[in-house]
Amino acid sequence: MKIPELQGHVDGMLLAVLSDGPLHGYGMAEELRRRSGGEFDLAEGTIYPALHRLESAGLLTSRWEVVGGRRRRVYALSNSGKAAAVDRRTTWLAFRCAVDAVFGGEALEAG
Amino acid sequence: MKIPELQGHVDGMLLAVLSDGPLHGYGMAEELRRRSGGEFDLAEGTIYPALHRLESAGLLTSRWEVVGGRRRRVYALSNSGKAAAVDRRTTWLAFRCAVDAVFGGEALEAG
DNA sequence: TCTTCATACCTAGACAGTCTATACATAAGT
DNA sequence: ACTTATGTATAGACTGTCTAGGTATGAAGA
Repeated sequence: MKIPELQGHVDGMLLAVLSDGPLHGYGMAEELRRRSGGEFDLAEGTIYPALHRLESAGLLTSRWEVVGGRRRRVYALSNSGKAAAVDRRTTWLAFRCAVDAVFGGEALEAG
Repeated sequence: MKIPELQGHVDGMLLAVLSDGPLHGYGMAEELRRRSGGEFDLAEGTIYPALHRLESAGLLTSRWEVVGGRRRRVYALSNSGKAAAVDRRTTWLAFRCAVDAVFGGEALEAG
């Protein structure tokens, strides 16, 4: 999939991944790739700025970790991040519903 | 709904609307608003450039029409536009499926 | 008559977020 | 030594939506 249509959905998906527990950026990229069946293979230039944005917005907190001699920045949801994660899922559902309605009814169960 | 997440989906939705027959830009905006239950209220600065893009790409053809003293530009799908409309729907389905998978399984039937 | 609203199109520039390309660094395998 | 995988980061390009402004007609109401 070519990915400009990701616009506006990346943040929500990152929050969704972090809802299952703290993780570092590289790990989130892997998890996104895994969950989406390879569909979403985020560029580094996408994921790191997104995480910084989210942290600036107070939705994430981070701490440095060293594992096997390599350092990682591990992110976790703040309280407002948890709320945002729920909110983003709701937004996605509404968006999905609206787009489905535009594309028309019948053939959509095939998704 | 705030609409940056529309990015990349507008073209497909316009093609979807035109799959039901020729229509002019203003009418498409109305139809999009109607089908989406008011969710998608496209700015004119969004819809007209999008239509021009689509026509430049050879997916649409247009002709001027005068109705009640007002002129309209009526768009219709070209042959490649029809193919693109099908393709875009398929792309949307794949995208939807992938995002759903990222957001996690259970609660998604609620959409 | 004048104003306002709905219809109808258009565009320049702002803006936001993704992508490309590059850089740095460690560990493990060949 | 070299490559691959892990891991983070940023500048600048790019794309597409949004803001805000413009043009124009017709109908309704003050």
